Amino acid sequence: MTETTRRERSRDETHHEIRRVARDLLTNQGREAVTLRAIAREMGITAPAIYRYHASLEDLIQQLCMDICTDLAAEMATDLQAIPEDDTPAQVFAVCRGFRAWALRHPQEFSLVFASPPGTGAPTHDLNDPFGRIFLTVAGRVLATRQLAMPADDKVPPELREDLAQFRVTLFDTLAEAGLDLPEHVFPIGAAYTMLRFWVRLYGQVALEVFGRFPFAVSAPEPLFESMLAELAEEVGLIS
Amino acid sequence: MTETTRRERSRDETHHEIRRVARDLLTNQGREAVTLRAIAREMGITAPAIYRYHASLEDLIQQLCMDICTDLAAEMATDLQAIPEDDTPAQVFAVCRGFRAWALRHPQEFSLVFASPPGTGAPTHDLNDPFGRIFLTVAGRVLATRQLAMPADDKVPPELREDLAQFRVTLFDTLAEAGLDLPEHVFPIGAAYTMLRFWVRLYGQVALEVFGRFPFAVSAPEPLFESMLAELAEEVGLIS
DNA sequence: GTACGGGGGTTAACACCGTTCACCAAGCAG
DNA sequence: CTGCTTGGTGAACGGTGTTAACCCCCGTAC
Repeated sequence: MTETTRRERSRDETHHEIRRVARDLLTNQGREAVTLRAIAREMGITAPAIYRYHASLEDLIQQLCMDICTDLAAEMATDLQAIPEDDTPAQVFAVCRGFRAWALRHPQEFSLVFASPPGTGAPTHDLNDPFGRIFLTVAGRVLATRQLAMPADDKVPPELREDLAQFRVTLFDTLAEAGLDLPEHVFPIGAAYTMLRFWVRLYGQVALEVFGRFPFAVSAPEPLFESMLAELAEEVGLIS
Repeated sequence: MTETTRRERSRDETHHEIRRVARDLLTNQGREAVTLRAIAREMGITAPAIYRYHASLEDLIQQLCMDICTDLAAEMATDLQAIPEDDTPAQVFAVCRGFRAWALRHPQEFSLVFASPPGTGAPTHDLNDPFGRIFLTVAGRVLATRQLAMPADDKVPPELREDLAQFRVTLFDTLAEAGLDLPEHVFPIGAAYTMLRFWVRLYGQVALEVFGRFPFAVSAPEPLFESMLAELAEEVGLIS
């Protein structure tokens, strides 16, 4: 049913190539090098032609962010496939290590997608982006299969409960789409709070490493990360 | 002794104004608006004149980063003065809250100084920058006055010990300059490791809030921060 | 088969940008 | 006063995003 006239196919291909070239420029020469004219030059066309595909450079950058998220998610999904379905702790480790490895390999992309001030390029995180879904899916599997350490619901600051409850709904929806039906009791808001703390530490560790903002020169960043990860896993009860 | 000819005074003033104007542009219109021509326009001069003061735009941006660090440090130092010298836990809280409040008030500056990919503007952190010194000084005061929770030295991953030992030296030097002589025994490398973890969580929390990258919409970010801070304080033994 | 409309491309142009160069005027040293 | 340094100017080069006018060819309708 894919009604692809020659024209449509050509258009899709060009559209795709624009983003591919933009991506190359970003990874190899940094954010500043992502330029309509540079992209056009690389493609053998002229800059105004790109306006047939994107309303502006900023629009193109946003599309780029989504592509990046998609690729990151795909990469992590591949990593996950190598891991037994029922070994949920290993899946968590894989996702965390995969995220770090990706961020270190693609600092420009990481910076653009995960560390850009609001209003600059990257759109606000939906958690509907593919990357967020990977995280949520793995989290859901863990909750479904293991007893995690989490604070009692009444220990969670009351001002946060509403947001956390909403987060819970989002996660249930995401998991339902992924075909995973979770019994409600395994996911109290204390669990949502724990996931939040987990993300804060993972993100902080990765971002500081990518940006070189540790309080001293770290000559062995990988052991540091592994140490943090092990500690984190123990804290949330992943290692029994 | 200040041999200030008319010329020198004028030069200093211009130099200062350039950075002030650049700073205004950064805070009010974002990184992209910091432009030699825009600065010159605002000052009523022409763009090439700025080259008498800075070798390039990038050079100017780096100076800007240092100014930002200095101002941030000054702000936090002011906050600290309102707190009793011997109430070190309160000093830690003040610094953390001050850092968050500053970051939220100045997202562009935060992004530039604390979340820029290496090679882009911001110089690598020395911990000799004024901001780092504030943090270290407060940490030193805490170590001098309280018994912190920290892992035993032999629990610290061996690959990290050398870096942490180096960090320890840096901290001793910084404190000595600040007139604080610390007995060595209060600062094992386990303490350095704890400080590192502390910074990871504080940074992660603040950066995620500034960049809006929490996994869900947080309608009450302040309680979330306070909750994290309280937890952190308890973990490191600040709250006995 | 042919007319036509629209989509993908072009060129030219405008307003910015960083940076360099030649030049100039004023301040200071001798 | 002379001359050198210093801080400024204007013009220019190559780069940028973006718009406007134009053009041609593909796909469709008749």
